[in-house]
Amino acid sequence: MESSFAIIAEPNRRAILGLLASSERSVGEIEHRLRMPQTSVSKHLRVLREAGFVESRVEAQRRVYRIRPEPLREVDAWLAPFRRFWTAHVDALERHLDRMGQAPRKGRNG
Amino acid sequence: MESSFAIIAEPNRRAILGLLASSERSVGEIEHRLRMPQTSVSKHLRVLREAGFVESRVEAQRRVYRIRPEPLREVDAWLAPFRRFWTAHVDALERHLDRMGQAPRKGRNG
DNA sequence: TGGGCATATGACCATGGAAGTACATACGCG
DNA sequence: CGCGTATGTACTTCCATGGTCATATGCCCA
Repeated sequence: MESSFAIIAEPNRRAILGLLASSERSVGEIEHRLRMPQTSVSKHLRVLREAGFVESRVEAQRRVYRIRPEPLREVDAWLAPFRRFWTAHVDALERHLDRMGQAPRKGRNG
Repeated sequence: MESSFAIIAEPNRRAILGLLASSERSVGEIEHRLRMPQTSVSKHLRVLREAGFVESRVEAQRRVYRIRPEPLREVDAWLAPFRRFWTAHVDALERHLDRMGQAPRKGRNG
């Protein structure tokens, strides 16, 4: 488990991140919202923290977690080369796929 | 292993997808480029195929694989709520994080 | 039809990670 | 100062999965 991709492969972790996307939350809040055992939440938060996905703030006895964007940004960056497949015009995509059938290299109307 | 996220958690699979991003390739081509045993390539391709990431075309004895965008698009969609963290202006982000500090917790003002 | 290459599949092993349990620690309150 | 709540961590168990080896399948060509 090194890559950011492996981290977000876990559904519960994605759920936690999804929750934190809208606002920061305490562990108990996450536990309650996701109906997940607290130890499980803590464990996942630890993984997320160590991977840089979240950071925590201490507020009395509570730990309040919030998103740290970097690793997700990394994932986003990896997706970049693939976006051409679904962005732009649909017919351009079709033409692209069609071209892939013949040429080992991309290249569109010159 | 159901989710698209789990599929791309595997580094070799990401490598394969990365290769296919520029153009379609035969199994042997992937094997050679990534210096990965053929059986391994085939297995990963199978996983990718069953998950809808790629599709294959038969060309004589060769199987030529190409990208199918849907699952990656799904990943891209999941990232959407997080993009606000790194897109737009930095000060907008700061304002956002600042807002998060108010926390939409119930019972409190908010 | 048979040989040979390209690819797929199945078995086996080892690894890694997820979940549960139990315990340790920290903090606030009275 | 002691209790209760909130959180983190170590330990164990179990299962999924990747790598590899051996082999099967399918297609071309002579």
